[in-house]
Amino acid sequence: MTQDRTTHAETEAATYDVVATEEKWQRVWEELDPFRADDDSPREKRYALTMFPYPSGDLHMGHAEVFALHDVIARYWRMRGFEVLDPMGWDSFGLPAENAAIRNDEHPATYTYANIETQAASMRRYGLAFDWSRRLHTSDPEYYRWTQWLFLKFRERGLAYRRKSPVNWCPNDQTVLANEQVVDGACERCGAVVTKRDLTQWYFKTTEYAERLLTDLDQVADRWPNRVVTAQRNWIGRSEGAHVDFAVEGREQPVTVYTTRPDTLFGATFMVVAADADLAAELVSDAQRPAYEAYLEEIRRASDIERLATDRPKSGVDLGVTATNPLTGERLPVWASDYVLADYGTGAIMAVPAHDQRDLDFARAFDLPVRRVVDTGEPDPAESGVATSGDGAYVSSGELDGLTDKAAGISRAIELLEERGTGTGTVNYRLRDWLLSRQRFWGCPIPIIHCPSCGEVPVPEDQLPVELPELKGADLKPRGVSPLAAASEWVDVACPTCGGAAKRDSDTMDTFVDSSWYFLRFTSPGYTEGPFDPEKLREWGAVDQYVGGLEHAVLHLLYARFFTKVLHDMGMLDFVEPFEALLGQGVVVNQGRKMSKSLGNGVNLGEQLDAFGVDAVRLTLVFASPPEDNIDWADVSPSGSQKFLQRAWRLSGDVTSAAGTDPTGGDATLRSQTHRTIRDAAELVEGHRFNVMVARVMELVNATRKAVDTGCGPADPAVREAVETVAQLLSLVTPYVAEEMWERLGHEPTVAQVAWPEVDPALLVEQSVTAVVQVQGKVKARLEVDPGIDGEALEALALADADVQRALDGREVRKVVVRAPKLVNIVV
RNA sequence: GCCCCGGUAGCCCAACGGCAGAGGCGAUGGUCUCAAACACCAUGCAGUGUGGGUUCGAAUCCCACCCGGGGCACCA
Repeated sequence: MTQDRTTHAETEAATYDVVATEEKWQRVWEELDPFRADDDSPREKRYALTMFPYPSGDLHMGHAEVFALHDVIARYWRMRGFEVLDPMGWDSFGLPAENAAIRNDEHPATYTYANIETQAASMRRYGLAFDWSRRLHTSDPEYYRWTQWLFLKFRERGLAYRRKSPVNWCPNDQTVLANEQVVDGACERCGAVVTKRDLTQWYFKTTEYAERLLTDLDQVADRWPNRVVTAQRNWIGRSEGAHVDFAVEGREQPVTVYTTRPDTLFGATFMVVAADADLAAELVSDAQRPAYEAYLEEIRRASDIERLATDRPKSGVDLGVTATNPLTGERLPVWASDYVLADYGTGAIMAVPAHDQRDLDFARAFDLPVRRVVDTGEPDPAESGVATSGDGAYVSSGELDGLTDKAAGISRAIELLEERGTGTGTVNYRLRDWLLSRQRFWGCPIPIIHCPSCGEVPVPEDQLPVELPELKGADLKPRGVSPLAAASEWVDVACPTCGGAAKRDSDTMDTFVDSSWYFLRFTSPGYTEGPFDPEKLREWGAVDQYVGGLEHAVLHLLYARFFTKVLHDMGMLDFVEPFEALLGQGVVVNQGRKMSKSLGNGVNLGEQLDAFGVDAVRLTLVFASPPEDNIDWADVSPSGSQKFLQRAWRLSGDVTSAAGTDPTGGDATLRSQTHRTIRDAAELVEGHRFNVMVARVMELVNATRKAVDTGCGPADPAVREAVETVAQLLSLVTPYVAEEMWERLGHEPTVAQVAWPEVDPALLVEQSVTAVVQVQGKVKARLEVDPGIDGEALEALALADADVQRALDGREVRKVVVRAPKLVNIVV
């Protein structure tokens, strides 16, 4: 493939040397540095950002796609006259580097920074218009110093705290995981089955922002992919309901349950407490304690995966105590079961088997009563085994009787509870606090010192950053506690408060903390007075366009939104949503399946670039499909892209008019198409319909080829105008060939800095249009008419047409629909 | 089970409620060639997943279903 473009030169049509062109323009761009963002520019500012990569090896096809798409937008904005901030960096803390370090007996930084250099070189080759002066790495002490600073600020505000609770534990990576990192009961990263451990860990109080994380989504919802918005809403999981207090014998405090159906309180026939909650252990009667403990043992052995199987039969144990229904005074048995979750709501529920399927399944398993209190017209759940959850008439429900509407029933029930002081309307969220501690080495150290007499002491700001020690190789082997705990020279310190012997917190932060604020730092990467310069951030504002993979639909995007809101509340920035618009690109697959080593279907980016050139690969990725769709590499044709680019390039050599020739008076048809293409391309880029934009450029190339060969000829100024337009439009996608064409057309570099071509509205007006005449909705004739024709004239023309008359065949015309100048429909 | 998104030609994909086809891949034929590759030219009978409905007119809007992808899921 590679040699095709250099051999047989005499017999081949003219082609350009892809490799030489790439080398040439890399040097020119290096020298001219056309993409540096000027903080002080008077131009309107735009911030374009693509998710920064983790440096594992070289770039792959997925990176190639996201960068190509992102670059189209950033380059387009630049041509439209905006001052564009378009930075790049690395999310460079993380486990792969640590595992490599153990394997190779080295420091994780070695692997990390070597890969960063590899990726940086690939990005340069890939022709991306980044402002390299703003490059950052989250593993640099200058960066993580501010991660630590933010942690301490969050802690001051009560938003970072430590508590002991059962946490997700990955036995393979030997670290805890956030809820978001557990997928179907397995570690999101390595796939190992996650177990539970009771550990004291650091959390960010994301729950305090649950409501705003939900409602602020509305601000960006129409510029974010639907599925991301939905995924975040699902994840936050807001529900409205009530807390209801049940007095329990032998306990001073009532037990509070959370329910979304307080209106069914009269149908409650038992209560269920999460078996693994402290409450269950506390409530259980002496007589039932052995049975309870046996049950607890049984469910602890079950993995999350088993627990998650929703079709599993219900299990549980009677705790041997009773609770009192606050509205009826009825005594209800209290059970413990694993179908009630300890960490959702209050960890206890009132069971209304008639109107909740899970409760009904449980009631049937243990022969507990089922009492219908809402008559929906469906069969009685006690008989059918199917709980009814819809609207209906309330029965046996005291003051609710007579109501027929669920919403009314719920609000009345809450009134009753509130009047009696035994319950209150409330809102509940599925979202949990963000567990941020990790028992690994290659991450940002938590800047806390544990002192036996002073407790948790923050590291004083002037001692930040708390830098990682020089551990390597076997020192980093996972052993269930952070490798830092064993580094005694590092961990043993004097307490900053009392000066006594103390220990550093030896955990590191989840790497998602690092990436929750990097986009803010890019506005002032060298700033030393804080994580970012608030003035610069005010200048640039929130990210106008974020581009990235949707595997982060919940994780990174939710965390970054949380950080932004907290910083807003701290008065450090003036927006509440970090990413105004989000473009989520699909995945590059091969032969219908995800690329993987085991399937042997991987496509190596470097090899593709060697074979077809950067431009052809970029064009292929942009043209393949709408950006959100997956691309199957087996369905696309980089060689086809390469052919097209050669065709486009060849045009630039055909132009014989001089640079600067006035196109006025050039071939009207070609000029019209050129200007329509410019207009459409702008609209298509703004709508992120890059594949269609490329198709339009292809059309223009085809039309220009025709004009040169069999039309107005190469000397016509319209040809120059068309070819210059092709170069400018292509510069968004294929910068190398665009520069080469631009230069060949007699212009100075770089085409990337040329303003977007002006559209002449006069050229958009068509000389004539084809009007379609339908009879009964079927096309019977076409008329060439003036675009300004009025309805009556068009109707008359249509009815006079011989083909139309033939189609009408003398039938009576009942109605004529006219949409001048394009359509007439005659109804008979 | 609930919630999103999508089904158009062999394939990837276009089409303000108005001619089903813009672009590409592949295929086929031709020009060039001793032959081939390259290049160039030409060739599109799918009626838009299925069934209803609204409309003068539906790929497009509405309803139901089927298929594919994604999210949530014992969350009370």
